[in-house]
Amino acid sequence: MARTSKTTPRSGCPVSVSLDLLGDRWSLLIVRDIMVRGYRTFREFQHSGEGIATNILTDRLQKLEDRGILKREAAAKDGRSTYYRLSAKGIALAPVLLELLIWGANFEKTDAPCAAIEAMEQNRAAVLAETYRRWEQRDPTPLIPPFTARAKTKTKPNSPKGKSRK
Amino acid sequence: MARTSKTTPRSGCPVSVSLDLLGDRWSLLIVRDIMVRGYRTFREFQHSGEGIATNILTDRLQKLEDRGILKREAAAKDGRSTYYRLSAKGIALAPVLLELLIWGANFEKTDAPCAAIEAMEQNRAAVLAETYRRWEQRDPTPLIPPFTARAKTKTKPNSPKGKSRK
DNA sequence: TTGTTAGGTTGCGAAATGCAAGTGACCTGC
DNA sequence: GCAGGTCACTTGCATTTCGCAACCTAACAA
Repeated sequence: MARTSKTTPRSGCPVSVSLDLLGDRWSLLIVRDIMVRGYRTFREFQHSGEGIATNILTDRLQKLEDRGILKREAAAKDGRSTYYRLSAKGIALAPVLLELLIWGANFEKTDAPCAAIEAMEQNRAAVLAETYRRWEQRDPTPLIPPFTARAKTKTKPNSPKGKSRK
Repeated sequence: MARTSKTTPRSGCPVSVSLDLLGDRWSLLIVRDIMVRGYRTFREFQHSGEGIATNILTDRLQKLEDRGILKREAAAKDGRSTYYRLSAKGIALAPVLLELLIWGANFEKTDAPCAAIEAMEQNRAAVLAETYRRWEQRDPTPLIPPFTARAKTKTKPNSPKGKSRK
């Protein structure tokens, strides 16, 4: 249903076009899960802590694939599993997500440790560089642990390696 | 209706929190209209070219105000008019909108002239500085003319003044 | 006074969403 | 080789939201 997106043309403004693709409460969260947390499977998205319904998840994964933001590939080991991976177009959303994260952390109550946010804000280029590196090398270790699990792995939440090539 | 937002708590991730506030197809477009085009009134948003319905527009303006992203002030001259203005929290969305604009222009077909986008991409800090200046000084001249009106004012769409204070 | 403009409300059908339950292909243990 | 679990969906259904048009009221304008 609604698989072939409505493609409401609206205007040709790039912001408007971007919001046609990503303007809902779930799409960018899925991109975040892949990009930042290293999630790859349906199950991981489903249990990522936000409580997305499975039919919505199916729909969003399909739409994101249709729009060229992510690709699916068969898992090597388990015939049931599908791995979702960002395309170049998908990883290019990293700056958008980073700014959204910084804004949310600065103006709303979140579980993000202030120090980590400030480190990111001071070092945007390094965070992005590390994100791209992880994507290129298919490094699945989480860039940032889920903020909800604040009791654990709080020792060293982030602090980008200072290889700033701004 | 639904004025007091549902406040689905979901997770404490800043991205998730941001999307709870802005994750729909209209909210950020209104912010864009104010920030970039210098729109201030209900009527201007209504006719901004995207075709938002008046009930949705009313709802989004109310929610954006409730969430502290914009403020309303009475127009001096016309007792009927209300001016909507961004708060500090609202203008802080400038980097998010800029990245969204750049992403959309790079990966989707839009009406944005490539040269202007490239200029912005090369000069993010200057674009943001100019945006903040306009906000502080209540300068209502459009930063960028609407991309739909490409036939007109195409002479000098942008090109940020090079006062880059990166 | 009559008409017009600005900023909304209201009603209603269509679409999207949330939730629970079910399905079938695939793996694992015995 | 079969019971049972896992994975990625599908389906049904109630609720919510959206889109569209019409209507409304206060503030101007003549």
